[in-house]
Amino acid sequence: MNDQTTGTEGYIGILEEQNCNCPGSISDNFLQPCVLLFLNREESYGYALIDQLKPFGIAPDASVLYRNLRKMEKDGLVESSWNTEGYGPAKRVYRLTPEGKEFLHIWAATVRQNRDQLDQFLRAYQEAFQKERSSEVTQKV
Amino acid sequence: MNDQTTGTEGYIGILEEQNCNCPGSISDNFLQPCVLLFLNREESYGYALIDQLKPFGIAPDASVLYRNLRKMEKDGLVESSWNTEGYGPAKRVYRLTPEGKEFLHIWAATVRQNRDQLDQFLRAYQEAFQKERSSEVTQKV
DNA sequence: ATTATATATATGCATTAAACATATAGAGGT
DNA sequence: ACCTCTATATGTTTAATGCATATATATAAT
Repeated sequence: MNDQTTGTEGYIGILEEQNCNCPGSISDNFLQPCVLLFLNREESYGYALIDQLKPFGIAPDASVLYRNLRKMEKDGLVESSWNTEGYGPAKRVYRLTPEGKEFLHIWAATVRQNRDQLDQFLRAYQEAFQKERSSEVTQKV
Repeated sequence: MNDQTTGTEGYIGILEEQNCNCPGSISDNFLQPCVLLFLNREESYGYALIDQLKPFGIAPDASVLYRNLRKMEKDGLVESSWNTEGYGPAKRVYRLTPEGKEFLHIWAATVRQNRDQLDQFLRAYQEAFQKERSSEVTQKV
């Protein structure tokens, strides 16, 4: 995660732009990786994503999602075009860019770090409070 | 997590104060549960906690930690007193309150939710990118 | 004695993101 | 014509972070 000057230029600029000192911070925006992962599967647009992201366990406020999408486009992670077909007003349809795909892999590594961090906390918590009934212990950490 | 009117009054007020709509948001401050869990083990003070929290995988900025400690005290999760003994200037030593202990349990449930959410993301990510060498798959998800 | 350094807490300030409300507008139904 | 659903966008408030800086004490060094 530290800035290696090994060719991969694009997203490093973004990391610095987000003033990332890369501790794999738990407070990092989880919305972005979810959007990137979904767009990797199929292109979509803001209003639809609000529902489509529910399987990821998040239900972002519309304004938050829209602003994130615009920011990600500004950062080159996604690109958009208008789709006037179909029902209702025009949709700004987003697609993943190659840079966005690369960034998704970086995000995944961060998410994995965060997951490990939470696991570590939960183990310490469990050790501190040994009041669990023996059945629960083995099943659900 | 939904507001059950089942007697437990104290921390519910805090939840509302932190304008918590309880989606188990991933962006929730991870520093607080770590501090609470550590203080459950032994009392400590800000400057020492900076190092003592490292095993939890976090290295908070001093100002952030101090302000969080004061906020948690204002919320009744911890209480403090001055300790003038020992080396250097006086230390504001924090102890966990009964309310803080209750809140730690709530925090743990939220952390568990977040962990599961990240796991869910990682499974979807892994499914999307099946480039893994068979050894890594079974070992580290 | 004076100076420097490590310890310890606290505050000021700029930046950023979230949450909530609100604005705008097209398309289809009544 | 009017309403509703769909769809995007923006304004504003609030809160937290990160960085710099201020302040003060105790010990070590000169």
